[in-house]
Amino acid sequence: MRIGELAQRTGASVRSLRHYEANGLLSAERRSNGYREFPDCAVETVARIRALLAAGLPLAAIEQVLPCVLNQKLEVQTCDSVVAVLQKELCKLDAQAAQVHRARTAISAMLSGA
DNA sequence: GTTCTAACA
DNA sequence: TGTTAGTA
Repeated sequence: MRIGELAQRTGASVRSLRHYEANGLLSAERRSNGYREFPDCAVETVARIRALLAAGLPLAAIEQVLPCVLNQKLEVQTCDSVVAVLQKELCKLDAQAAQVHRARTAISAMLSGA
């Protein structure tokens, strides 16, 4: 199917679909006129991508875990590569949390002293 | 009319 | 991301 139909069937914008394809999250063939031709399974793939985006994962991480994400419920097939990516994301989040904690501690101290 | 790329608000 | 320009 062409990109317009995929957009209708998934609720994602044409712009987003091109973006996903450009980042390797979606594969599409090219017709002689340059139009992308998506396989039927792309509908399910987009659903998985959107579920992962909703979960807060960046596109770069999604690209890596997508092959092992089984469905829209984000149930994953246990793959070493996926575990590694998820652990890395968890590590990043922990680092961000620590930063947030330091900032709020400093700000709280300033407010209590004022 | 639909899609493509590239670029800008 | 949305949108717009200029094409094919």
